Amino acid sequence: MTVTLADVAARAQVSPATVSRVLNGNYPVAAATRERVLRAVDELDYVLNGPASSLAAAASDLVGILVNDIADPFFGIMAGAVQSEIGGPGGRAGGERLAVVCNTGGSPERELTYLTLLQRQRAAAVVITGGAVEDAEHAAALTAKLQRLTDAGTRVVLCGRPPAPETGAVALSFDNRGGGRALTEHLLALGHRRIGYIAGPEERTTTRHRLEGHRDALADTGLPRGAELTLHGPYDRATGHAATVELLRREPALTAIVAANDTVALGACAALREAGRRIPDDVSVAGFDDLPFSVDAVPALTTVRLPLAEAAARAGRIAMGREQEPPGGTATIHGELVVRGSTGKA
Amino acid sequence: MTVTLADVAARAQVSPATVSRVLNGNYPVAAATRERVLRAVDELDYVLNGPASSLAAAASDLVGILVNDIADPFFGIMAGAVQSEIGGPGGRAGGERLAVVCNTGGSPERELTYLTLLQRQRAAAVVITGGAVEDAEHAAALTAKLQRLTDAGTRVVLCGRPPAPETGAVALSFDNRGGGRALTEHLLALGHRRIGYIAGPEERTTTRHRLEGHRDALADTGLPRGAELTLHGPYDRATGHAATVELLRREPALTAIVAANDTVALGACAALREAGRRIPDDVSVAGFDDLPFSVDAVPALTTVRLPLAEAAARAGRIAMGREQEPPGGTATIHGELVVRGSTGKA
DNA sequence: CTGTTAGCGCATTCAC
DNA sequence: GTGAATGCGCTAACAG
Repeated sequence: MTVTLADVAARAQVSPATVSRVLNGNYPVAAATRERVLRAVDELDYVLNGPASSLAAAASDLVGILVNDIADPFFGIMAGAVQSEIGGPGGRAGGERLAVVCNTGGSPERELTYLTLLQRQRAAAVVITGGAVEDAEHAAALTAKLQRLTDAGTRVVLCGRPPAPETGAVALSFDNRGGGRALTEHLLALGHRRIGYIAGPEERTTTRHRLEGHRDALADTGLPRGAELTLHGPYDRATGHAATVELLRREPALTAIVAANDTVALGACAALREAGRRIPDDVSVAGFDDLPFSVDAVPALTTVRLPLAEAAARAGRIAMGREQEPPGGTATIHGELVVRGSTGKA
Repeated sequence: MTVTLADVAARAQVSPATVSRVLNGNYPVAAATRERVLRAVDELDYVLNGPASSLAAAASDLVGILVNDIADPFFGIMAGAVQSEIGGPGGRAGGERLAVVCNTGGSPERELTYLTLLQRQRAAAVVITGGAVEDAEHAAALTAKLQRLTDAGTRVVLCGRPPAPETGAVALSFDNRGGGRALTEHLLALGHRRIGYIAGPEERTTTRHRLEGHRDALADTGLPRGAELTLHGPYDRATGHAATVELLRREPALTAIVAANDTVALGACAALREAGRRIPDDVSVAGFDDLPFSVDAVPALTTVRLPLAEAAARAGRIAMGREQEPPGGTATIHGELVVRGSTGKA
């Protein structure tokens, strides 16, 4: 029914092995022979059977990219950057790798499921983006899974999450703590003393680190840590909106709000406008990540720029073995405070 | 080295065939035996070999999702929705399918490459999102490729692009033309007569249809089609910004701008503000898609809401065979005009 | 540089 | 309900 490598071999009057060698290009073949084979491939419209190839070679060209939420530009940008480094030539068969993005939805279970699926496919590499869930049980399961993946020869790179010691996984982590600190220091320097904080979902590394940076800055100034002015929620505008309403209720004299990320900050801005508060005259707002739309917000958002695309591209290159791992298998990537119109004097 | 099905069989004291049957669940097995096998799987930490399984079964659990730009929320939302319908149980082995998102970057070549890669993997289904490039040569190649995929038993669903006749692919297309028309009619009704149009990239179905809708509306009113007030560019804010500057140069008396999508509209708004034009008092602005951030723009964007998530979810279900195909294999999905603060009287 | 041989790990006939 | 045998399509040693 379907055309196989043997059919191509017959048509080109060579052995199957030769066809395989031509296709994989990892072996010397006479130019004339190669020509003949390629012509036969073309004429028969032959497409290599991936599963068979992977089975025989005990390796595949699949590269997995795990993201928490594919609809969030934060992850979209990283996924695109990783993929652009991977899609090119360099694979075993035909010089093409299949870079696949898997959407975990932030669920630890789905994260593990996808890793199993990738393990099952004998993926060449896996890049895991975004923060991790801080649950002891899940952490243990994840560690074990990563261990097994690296043992099986799959290269694992974490991008935007803390290192996973003892697993053989490379980690490029963001300095969320430093960024959070810089943001709050900026607000403190502007004279703000009553600062609301809208944190990300609980039990996640990213959330915790950004929040810790915020509290570190407050502590340095001798201010109370302001736990009562901290709310948690998903990284979406609805969270920013609802949390802002609640913060204003708890502390009407609020002069600044720091949001978990830019999307949340946008929701906060909307709620403030609805409440009749001017930004930044009445209340300053700051985000995190510097997503593309942030510069177009009105007023433009003060935020911490994370080099998402650059970091992800690097993760992709490391996953492909085209760039050396950082010393110790770990590197920290720093953000940059970007001051715009949404923050002003208290 | 790695644990195989035979190892599991030995440990459970059954034949490899029985283990296979337990794992695939497509065959009656005594409860006690199943228990024993599952325990052995657990104890040995066995993971099915995907390539071997796919080779033997001549089918795989891979489902591909093609997107033009994964960093664009338009595609992120659709990809997430498709994936949520696919990730669940229902696959052959272990009840899990691997839904993979492939980023074509809008390049026809990469689109074909990814399709070949998925064909090579014997993908169970493929969902292609977003508009198509309107190039005769590419169209022919694509048609042939889709034909071959469907012939090989891969279900192909197009979501957000026109039908591909004779290929066996199901199409859920957006009524971009109707949406574009509604938007411009809205502006005309507000009294606007000098309307700039910032279109998407040239040679794409989505771009053309939205633009045609715009021109249809103009023609109905007896206005010139305003080709000289139409500019093209990628779906990003930079395009919106640059095009607006140029439009204002060509026609300072402009009172409205229609953008290819919301992201472009945001860039247009930024340029207008920089030029000292108030929105909508001096110039009205409209977008397309109703992406999540559009409601938070200042002023909030008038746009055409496309039910991206719903449509993509439906495409996913059809790809999985969990929902019947629309009659004739084709359905048109209509957008909805959403009037907000960014448009007003001329 | 090319052909021959022997599996890769599993699903699926058939028997029992 | 279960076991034994066969082959999926390809790659990777070996020879030559």
